[in-house]
Amino acid sequence: MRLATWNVNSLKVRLPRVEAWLAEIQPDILCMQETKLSDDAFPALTFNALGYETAHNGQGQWNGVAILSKVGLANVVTSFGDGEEPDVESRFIQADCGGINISSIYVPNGRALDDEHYQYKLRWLNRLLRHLELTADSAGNVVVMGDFNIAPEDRDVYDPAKFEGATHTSPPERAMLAALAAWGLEDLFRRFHDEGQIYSWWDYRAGDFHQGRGLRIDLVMASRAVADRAVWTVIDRNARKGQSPSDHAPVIIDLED
DNA sequence: ATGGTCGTTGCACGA
Repeated sequence: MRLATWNVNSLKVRLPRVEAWLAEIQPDILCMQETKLSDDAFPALTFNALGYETAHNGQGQWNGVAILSKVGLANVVTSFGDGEEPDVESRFIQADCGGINISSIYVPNGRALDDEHYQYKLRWLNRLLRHLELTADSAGNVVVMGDFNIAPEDRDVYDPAKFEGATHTSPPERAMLAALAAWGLEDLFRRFHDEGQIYSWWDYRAGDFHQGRGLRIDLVMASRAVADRAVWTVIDRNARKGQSPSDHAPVIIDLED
């Protein structure tokens, strides 16, 4: 089974590239982030024609997350099960696909450490963890994948000094990743790659992609039962090249059946 | 050393 996650940065603009990529890579499950579409505008029929069932949580203009699946899609959840007020932004969708509890997430950016949005980011991550504690079984098949907007370690950052005092690398954010790991989720990329300077996002500006200035912030976090089935992973940086790319590259994981 | 680009929308802001 092939799983993938991709922050497409506007599915309206990116749909031709997403279609071509699906035809080439043939994932069984694709999680997307930043569709920037309302649910009405989500091109479900296009994906149905390619053999995918779909679920989308969108608000239009900003955010928006989706799951495509060729291996079944049931029990869709779009809000945290903590009994609190629903998130006002569309950043979370979860469904059961092919025997795996799949979540597609778009973690708030945070903007700056002294910005209110950074507190929202930390609260959001706490709510995600609480949701998993309340509704999922870490001994079962669980995958949380998407744009975490956190680089797990300094080797995931092109210039760690540049990010001192900034978001994406701060200790409280990394502590939330550690808390997710303590619950039972593993950063699957690191099971296969020890090297640094492998990134999943590059700023559009200043030729950052071609200069190798990026961050690894798109993660596939998997429970042990899923992780032990993983046989291969790659960040598909080819998808960041060429005409009208997203600023993120997809992450692909292959599981043995 | 600095700033640089996209996508939304509407003449600014988020990433």
